[in-house]
Amino acid sequence: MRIATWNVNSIGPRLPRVLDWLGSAQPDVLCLQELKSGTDAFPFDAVKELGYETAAYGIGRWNGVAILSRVGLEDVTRGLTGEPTFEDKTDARAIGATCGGLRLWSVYVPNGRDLENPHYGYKLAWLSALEATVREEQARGLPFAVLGDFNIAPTDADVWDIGVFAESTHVTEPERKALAALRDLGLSDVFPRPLKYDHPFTYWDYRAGNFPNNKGMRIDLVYADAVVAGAVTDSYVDREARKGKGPSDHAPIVVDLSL
DNA sequence: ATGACGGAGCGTCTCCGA
Repeated sequence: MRIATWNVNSIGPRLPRVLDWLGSAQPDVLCLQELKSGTDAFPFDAVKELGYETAAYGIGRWNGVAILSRVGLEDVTRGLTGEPTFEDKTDARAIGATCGGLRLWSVYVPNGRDLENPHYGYKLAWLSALEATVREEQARGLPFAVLGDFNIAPTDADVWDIGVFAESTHVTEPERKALAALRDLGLSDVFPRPLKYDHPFTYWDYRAGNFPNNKGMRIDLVYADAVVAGAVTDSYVDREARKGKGPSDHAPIVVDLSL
């Protein structure tokens, strides 16, 4: 079984690439983030032609998540338990479903913007709700994993130059402690292979030639329980999908499982 | 070439992303 996650930075302009990638990578399940579309605007028919059912959750211009599956898609849950709002609005940042006997979540953790911004507090509150949701979800007794854009670099090695990130979000102790809380629940970080260079970055800013210069970050993560993590036969960041004209600024992560 | 921001929306600019 092959599962994958990809922040596509808007499903509209990225649809041709997503369809091509589904055809070449052949994932059984693909978790998407940053749809930037409403639920109803998701291109359900186009992916169905490739054999995928879709559970989408979008509110329009910002955020939005989905799960595509060709191995079944049941018991869909939208949003977290006790999910906080930002400026009294609920974002579409988390969706869970049962696919091929696995309980999988696609998440898009809030950015945080900067340390003085209310969005940073929202990010930490959102991560607490994620922890509570994981705790509840584990009671289902199914093999479990959370995949997505966590907007956190777990270690200093997960950014190209930690000196650039002084006083920045994504690398702070409270954010990293939120990841540690997930590990305390029995989840582990499925560390992917890079296809080039020595570190598996998953995001490179569009600006300043960051991708060709490999100034990247590892902020897209797969957090899996012991059953799923123990079944991993391979995992890699598909940086080929970051190349060329009109890419997302994130690359997909592929995880192969022998369950 | 991997190649030097891009997406969305009441929109020729601003917000957002990380």
